[in-house]
Amino acid sequence: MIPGRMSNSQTSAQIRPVDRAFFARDPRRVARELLGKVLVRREAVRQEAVQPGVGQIAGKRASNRRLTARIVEVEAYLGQEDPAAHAAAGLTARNAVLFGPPGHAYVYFIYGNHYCLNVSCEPEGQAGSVLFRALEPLSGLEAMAQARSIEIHGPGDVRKLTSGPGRLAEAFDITRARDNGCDLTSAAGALWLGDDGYPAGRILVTPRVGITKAPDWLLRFVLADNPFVSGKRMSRITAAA
DNA sequence: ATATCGATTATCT
DNA sequence: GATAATCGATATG
Repeated sequence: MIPGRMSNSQTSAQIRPVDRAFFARDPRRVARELLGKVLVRREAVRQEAVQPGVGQIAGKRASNRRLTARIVEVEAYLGQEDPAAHAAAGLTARNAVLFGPPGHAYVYFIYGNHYCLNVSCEPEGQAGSVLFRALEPLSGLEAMAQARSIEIHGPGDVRKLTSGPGRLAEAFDITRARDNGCDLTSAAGALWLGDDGYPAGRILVTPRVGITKAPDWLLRFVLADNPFVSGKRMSRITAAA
């Protein structure tokens, strides 16, 4: 069971894929305009093994197969002229997707523990990208919780699903083997980016998180006042008694 | 409430 | 051999 969450987003019925031209631009522009858009996992990979007790009805494993979440925090990486970018040293086997056509998933593994998701930007040959740092879950929260191996006991716990680049990748079952190089502009794909008409509202710009090179460049973009932005919260969400 | 630290591996020097 | 676009657990005020 997942209790009601503090949300300022509505789930719209219609989500249309973002087209490739959107990504064929400067990553700073793409990052800004991706705020408020939606990340979609077409079908949750894991399936609930519901074992109903005697006389009980099987659980709701068939519903909520599609995962959706609103993009609330991103960072821009500028390609070879950005010391903090994976593309800084040029083309390698690991970062090849960054140099390919725009709108494709670049997934990398970090700290021996976590995957992180980017989308390639700029025309082919230029290696700009946008890193996804936090999402606001909209649908499929049960499957996300299962993928994250956590239980949701209150609104504050919902934040732990997708608030952070490693967390959101785990919630969406994103791995390098499965998703690196995938086209994110097609709703027929396993993972894609969509627009449901949500107005982004006020945007804050800050330095990027967790890097040692070019630490003061202002390339992190967040939705102001959105509780799902990563990092520590000054005031906790007051759960209803 | 903030601070520190260990986990664990692909990638690069 | 060192480091990394992180997270969660533990310790402490």
